[in-house]
Amino acid sequence: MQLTPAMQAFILHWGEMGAKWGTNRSVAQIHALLHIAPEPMTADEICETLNLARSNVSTALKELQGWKLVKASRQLGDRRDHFTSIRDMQDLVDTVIAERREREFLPTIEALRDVLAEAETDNTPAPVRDRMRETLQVMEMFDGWYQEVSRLPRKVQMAAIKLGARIARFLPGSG
Amino acid sequence: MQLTPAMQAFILHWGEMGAKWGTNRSVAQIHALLHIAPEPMTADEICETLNLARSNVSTALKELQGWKLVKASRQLGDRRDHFTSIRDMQDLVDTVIAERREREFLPTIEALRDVLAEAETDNTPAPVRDRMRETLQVMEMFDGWYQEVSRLPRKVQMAAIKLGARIARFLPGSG
DNA sequence: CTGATATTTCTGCCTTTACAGAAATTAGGA
DNA sequence: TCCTAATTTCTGTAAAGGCAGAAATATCAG
Repeated sequence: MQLTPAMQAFILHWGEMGAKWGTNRSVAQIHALLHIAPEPMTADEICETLNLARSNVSTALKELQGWKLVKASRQLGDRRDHFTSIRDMQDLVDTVIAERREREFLPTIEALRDVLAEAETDNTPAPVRDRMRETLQVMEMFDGWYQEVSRLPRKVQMAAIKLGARIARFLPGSG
Repeated sequence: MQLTPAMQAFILHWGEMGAKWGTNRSVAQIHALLHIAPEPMTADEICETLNLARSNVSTALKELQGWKLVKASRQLGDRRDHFTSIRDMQDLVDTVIAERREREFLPTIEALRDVLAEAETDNTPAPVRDRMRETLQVMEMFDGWYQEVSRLPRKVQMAAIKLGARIARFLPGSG
């Protein structure tokens, strides 16, 4: 696959973003490439397009599949895997949020509950316990909100976003 | 400052979280400590509480101040800085979002606009251009929504969250 | 201005992470 | 079964990041 300068810039920038958000650069670059690629690509095509080692691409693709951002598919008469990224931007955002919640947010909430239980018995000062409890409560509040909003049909979500913005315009500022 | 086991667990976990989200471990640990500390702490107190090098603490505090998560204050008759974290959880969340938007999200949108402009002239395939444009549009949509919601008074935001959750409960699932 | 304390910047070591190439494994065709 | 292509796992090396201690700078009291 031939990369135009614009495509290169896109992939490079996406890679930097990824690095700032916890994934490594190659993973993010491969994701960027598949994100804009009109057709599924094989691992080898990705290799030569981005000048990455085959092994590296293999690992990255596995990670992307773990995040459910990329799927492998087969074509008749071809034994290679062909990889595609999620095509819909909304689905992409949803997936990232859902995955991060699952593997980072929920375990943190869980850990906080344990910490709080322990804090009852190890004479942690009361004000500290209170701060911890408040922290947990806010996280639980956000998670409850997320859980319910995520169940809504996509169209309702979009309508709510637009409505939210509209309401905001009519109210006095400062937030 | 004496750390109970619960406090240690809290700080350690917070540190790991931070590492997964792009800050380094020490920065996140210091933030966790200040987050639960009932009183402002000096750099030296932080040092010995967490067993970190003085220099390291200094750098981390500077970074935390850059993120506007921590403030330095002085006390009469004491020439040392005393550091406090944002005390309100909501403010904390707001600040993190606002800062990440400022230094990562907005620059990305900017870069995407440039990429799109370039894509017009360097014969990037039309489907690729379209994907890029869609990507930009979704990001702009979210940003617009954020900008307006963030202007709302805190109480209205909270009411909206609770309302959103309530509506969700009355609508059919899948989303 | 001098001395003492607080704080930041600089330097080098060490750990962690990323990656290319080699070896191993899996799957398909004859 | 054997051979070949595709893919993954293993291993050593290179690069990056984190951090302690040293040196430099700033701040204040006398």
